[in-house]
Amino acid sequence: MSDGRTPSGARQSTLRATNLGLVLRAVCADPGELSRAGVAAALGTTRGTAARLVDDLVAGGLLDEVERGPAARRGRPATPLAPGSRPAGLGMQVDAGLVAVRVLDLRGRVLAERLHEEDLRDSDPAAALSLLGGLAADVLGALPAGTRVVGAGLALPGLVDAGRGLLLRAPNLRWSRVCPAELLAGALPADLVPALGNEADLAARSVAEDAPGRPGPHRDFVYLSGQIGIGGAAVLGGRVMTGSSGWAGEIGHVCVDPAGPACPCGSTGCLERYAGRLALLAAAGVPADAGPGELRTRAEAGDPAARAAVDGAAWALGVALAGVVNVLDIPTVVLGGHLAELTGLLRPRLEEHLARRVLSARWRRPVVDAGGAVPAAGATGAALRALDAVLEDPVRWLPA
Amino acid sequence: MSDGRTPSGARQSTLRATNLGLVLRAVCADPGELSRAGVAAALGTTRGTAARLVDDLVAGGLLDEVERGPAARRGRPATPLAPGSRPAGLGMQVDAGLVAVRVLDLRGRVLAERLHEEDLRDSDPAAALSLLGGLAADVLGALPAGTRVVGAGLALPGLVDAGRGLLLRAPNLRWSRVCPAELLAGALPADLVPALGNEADLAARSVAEDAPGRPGPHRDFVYLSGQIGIGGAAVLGGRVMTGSSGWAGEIGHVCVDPAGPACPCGSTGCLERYAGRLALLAAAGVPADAGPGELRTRAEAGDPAARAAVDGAAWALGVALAGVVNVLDIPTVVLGGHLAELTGLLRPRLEEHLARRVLSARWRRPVVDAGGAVPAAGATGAALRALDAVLEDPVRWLPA
DNA sequence: CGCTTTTGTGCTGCCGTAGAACATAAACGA
DNA sequence: TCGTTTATGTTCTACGGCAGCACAAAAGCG
Repeated sequence: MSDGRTPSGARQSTLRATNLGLVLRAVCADPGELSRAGVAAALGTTRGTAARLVDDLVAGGLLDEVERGPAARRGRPATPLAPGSRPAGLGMQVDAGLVAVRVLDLRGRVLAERLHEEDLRDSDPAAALSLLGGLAADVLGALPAGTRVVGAGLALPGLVDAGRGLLLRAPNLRWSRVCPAELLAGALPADLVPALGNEADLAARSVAEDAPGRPGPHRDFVYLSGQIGIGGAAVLGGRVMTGSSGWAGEIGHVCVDPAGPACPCGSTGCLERYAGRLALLAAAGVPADAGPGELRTRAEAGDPAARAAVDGAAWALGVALAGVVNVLDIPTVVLGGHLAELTGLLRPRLEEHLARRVLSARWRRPVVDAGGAVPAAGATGAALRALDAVLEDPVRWLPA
Repeated sequence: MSDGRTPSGARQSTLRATNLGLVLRAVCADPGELSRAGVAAALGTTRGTAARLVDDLVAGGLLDEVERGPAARRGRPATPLAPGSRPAGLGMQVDAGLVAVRVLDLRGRVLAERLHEEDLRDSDPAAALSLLGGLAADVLGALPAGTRVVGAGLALPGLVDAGRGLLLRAPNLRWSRVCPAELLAGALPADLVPALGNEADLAARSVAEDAPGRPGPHRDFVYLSGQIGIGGAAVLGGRVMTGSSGWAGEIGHVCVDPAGPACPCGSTGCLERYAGRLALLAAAGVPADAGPGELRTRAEAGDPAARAAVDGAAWALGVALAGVVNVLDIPTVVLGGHLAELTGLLRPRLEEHLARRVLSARWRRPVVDAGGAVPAAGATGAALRALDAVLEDPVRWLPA
């Protein structure tokens, strides 16, 4: 989504808004580590100015003064600051095998969550979203008193039109043109309309940020979300690249072999046909309901079919990811979903393929890493994105 | 290049710098169309404030007051503003068949240029850069009096380390680890150290912007630069995506068919082997020195070999670009270099392939377009990038 | 010729940050 | 024990920048 807004002139209030945002971000990046003086040092302002900004944010509940530990240094002890504990974001996710709701606060702590596993392939959207709405209502009721939910997000495994609030198409759910906000109406407060997002984009975001404004282990990486299909996202400088309509990251349908098997998407030889969960398990001769854990066990035990399936997937991933890295120059790959569990097995071959096929590998060797093992990463990402509203415009959340 | 700079607090002077930049950009985007009052309207400030900002920029030579045409409307006639005519950027390019130098001013006008065609494959870097230096000295000497060259850029067909000023490798020139600044020393003034950039990135930039700050025909597009190999770049919101090391856009080495022919890069079935200039001409049976014009003539005349070669290239481009569009969600492709000339022939098949292989094609059909026919587009892009310094920090160029 | 309309230019007031002086709260050392 | 040192937090004044308003200037219109 390229922002085509007309730039507006900066005024005094813009200055203040900018600095409030910088202070908030600085504290979020290092919770509990910065005092008013520390903020002043981080921003290069005087202590007087920093103190005034901090005071406003504390008064509005966006920052908290926390208890200080034993004084270590000499002078007057500092008052440590942390992100406020009242603002919270509601993250939701519907996937082929899972419905999840999770609430995060500004410090990235999980205030409440509900996960529900169920096979939703070929399901009725109304029923699934009604289930989700029930979980969400439960979770909202269980929040600590004083919590202020600033926004909501919903992660969906398909093409989303965020502007109009439509899920255009989710192949694995077999849903088309669904409007979740309508089907959720009643379960959520009227002012809490969930922003839709792609599951892989949001899961990638939960890797890029440990908590709102706090950078995760990687800043630049290509994320692969192995659910039933293969979703993906590219993250550069901590920002998920969404493309011009928000449909970026469809790595699962990059062509690995034009002479390969047909894909329901209309193309041939898509990566998903080689490394998707179902394709992978089928190739290994593992029953579909056994899961990647069983595949891993067999491969580590030396089962030839399992090893061949893993090698085939590594090859296909190598071809597709080499293309992505050649185009994007982001030589770090993070594997999520079912692929995360197989990282150890996939890595050697995959890194070898990448080293051979990536033009710049000689100067910077591509690296493959496993993502975290959080169950519904999309829900976490959706909650993080809801909390963006606070970091991007703190003034909106301060009392007039 | 992800910018990891620590954000610094905003002060009053930041406000002014921001607004000076906005005024300058507004005028650059609509040269000759805005007056002081128009600027005020565009930025949403008062006329008083806008006038003060404009006065400073005019005094510093970054804006000019131009003659007004016949008064059409009622009230007091406005004083039209245009980007200053004194600041200029020096753009240079070395390619396998060409050395070019071009100077652009803030309005995007060519103040002077020198092009020199010569086969530089397998050439000596020192000799080629000495040639370039000679042309650059000529051009700088031919500039109108009062011109102020604010920066220089050099477009190179290979992997560049812009930070250290090194060309790491240019396959078609067969150059490795070349430091152009050293080899150019003496030809340019000591304070004019050229910033290195990839040829395709800079050529793409010349498509994205007609003049500094003036958006071109497309804001979001994938650019393909057909020289001897195939370079590429992705542009989103008018900004060229450079990746984490500046090596993004190597579309020529995306794998089209893993079982395809070996490529000197170490991979197999690279796009370049199908749609690169040499591969294309060879497949069509056209002599290498005849060029794509001859190929086009033959294909339009119905020559079967020529048509087959074009169709093969369209197929390969379709496979590679579908992957790129799936990953980036930028469904506009602009063809440059030798491919630009063949756009009419390639488009039908290519768009067909893209429609079939791009997942979101149903909601937004990918489109193929021809880039402009400017000879050394990389040099233009390099000059535009040199002029960025002015748009990004106008204060630096104003008298204290 | 006077009225209307739009542009450009002064002036004052408000706001936010810089800078410096001062108050505060701890550890350190004799 | 008590002054010294050191760092934090607060308060006050000064300065720079924009908003808002009034006014001058330069055209067209009736």
